[in-house]
Amino acid sequence: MSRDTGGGGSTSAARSRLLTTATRIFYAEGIHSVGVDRIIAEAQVTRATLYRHFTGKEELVLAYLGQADLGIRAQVEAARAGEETAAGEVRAVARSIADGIRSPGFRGCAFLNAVAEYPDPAHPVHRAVLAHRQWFLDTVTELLARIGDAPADGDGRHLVMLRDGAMAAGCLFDPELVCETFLRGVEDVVRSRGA
Amino acid sequence: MSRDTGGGGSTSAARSRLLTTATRIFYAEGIHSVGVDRIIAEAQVTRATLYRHFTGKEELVLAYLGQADLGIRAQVEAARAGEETAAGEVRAVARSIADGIRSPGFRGCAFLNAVAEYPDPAHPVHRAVLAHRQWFLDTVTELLARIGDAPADGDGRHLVMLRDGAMAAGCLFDPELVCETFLRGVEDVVRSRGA
DNA sequence: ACAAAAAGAGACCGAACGTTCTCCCTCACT
DNA sequence: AGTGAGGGAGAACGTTCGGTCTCTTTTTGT
Repeated sequence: MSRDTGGGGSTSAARSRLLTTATRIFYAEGIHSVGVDRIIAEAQVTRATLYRHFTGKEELVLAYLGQADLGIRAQVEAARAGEETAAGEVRAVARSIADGIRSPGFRGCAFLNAVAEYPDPAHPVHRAVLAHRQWFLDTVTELLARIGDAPADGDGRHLVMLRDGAMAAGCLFDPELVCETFLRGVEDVVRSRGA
Repeated sequence: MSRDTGGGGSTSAARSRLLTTATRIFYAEGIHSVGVDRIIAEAQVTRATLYRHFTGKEELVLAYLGQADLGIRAQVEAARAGEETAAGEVRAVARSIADGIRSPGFRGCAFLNAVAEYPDPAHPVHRAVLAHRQWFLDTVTELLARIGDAPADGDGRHLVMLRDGAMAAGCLFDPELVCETFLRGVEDVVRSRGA
């Protein structure tokens, strides 16, 4: 068990525990306010093991965001699967986002939270957030472009803006009301494109 | 100069410098990542002076948010003044928000940024953010209620959601496009109420 | 003029930070 | 059987953190 196939990404029980723990704690409590001691303690790993797999805390943060990125891409893909129309896919993605907001332990968007702690645009963490956001904007814009003939750029930005607002407010207001408002807004956008 | 009138809030040159500096740095760089040393150095104040005016860093953070709250209330009030209709007031507030997003040095919403660093709902900083947001939601909802006869709660939440999304994306995407999308969304809400 | 408050200067504290180090043990593959 | 990487355990590094302290100087109101 826990053998590296020699390919690209390394895998091991300790590294996996480290990443899972870091993901949980960083998402729930923020990044700057938790030290590596907390993470290695809860991951039941020694300090040396951390620095054997990551060059430092920053790389651990980047791995956390990388994992979050993979998770969201999978979530979007899963939501789109099974839908037959582009409008159906957009609605399914929106429902999936709403489900996340309603989930216990929801603490907002991991990327928006992270970028609030890394305002420097040149910082790798900040850039990772921008990259993820660009992917999401492109994805929903392409999806919307398949509904009707109107240019989709504005509607894509509109949808992302609603999502950002919903993710930000989802852990500050009543999640149920936030989801209702969000889904209604998405429906308006989809209908305005003739679906 | 710099004399306390004996009323409620104390005023002094050093305290004012401290608060101005803290506001600037906390907003631009975050809270947990800047130490009191940075603040006292740039405020040209000694350590003892900080702790003479504030019980600790946390109180300084709360004072920072209090100042930001006052600033936004004044901004909203200024935008509303001179408008003759409720719809005009909503549009003016939205334009004022867009102006902020377009301003150089815009780093998003001070409250959303702060709450990302204080996820604990029981923490005073977190609660200060919730209080500010509740005020803003109430304000725009009351304003929207004066346009048309339909219930305004949903539209108020919709408008706040757009604002949150715009503030979050305003320093991550092209501010001009963000403002355009935001103002269009606000216009849709206002028009849907018959204005 | 005088007393009180505010501010400056800087030493100092214990704790936590991220990081590096050595030593030894346990596996898995050759 | 042996070799080398992965991991556990823990000491130690220098730095920074938030916060407290004493002492002196400046300012301010009476």
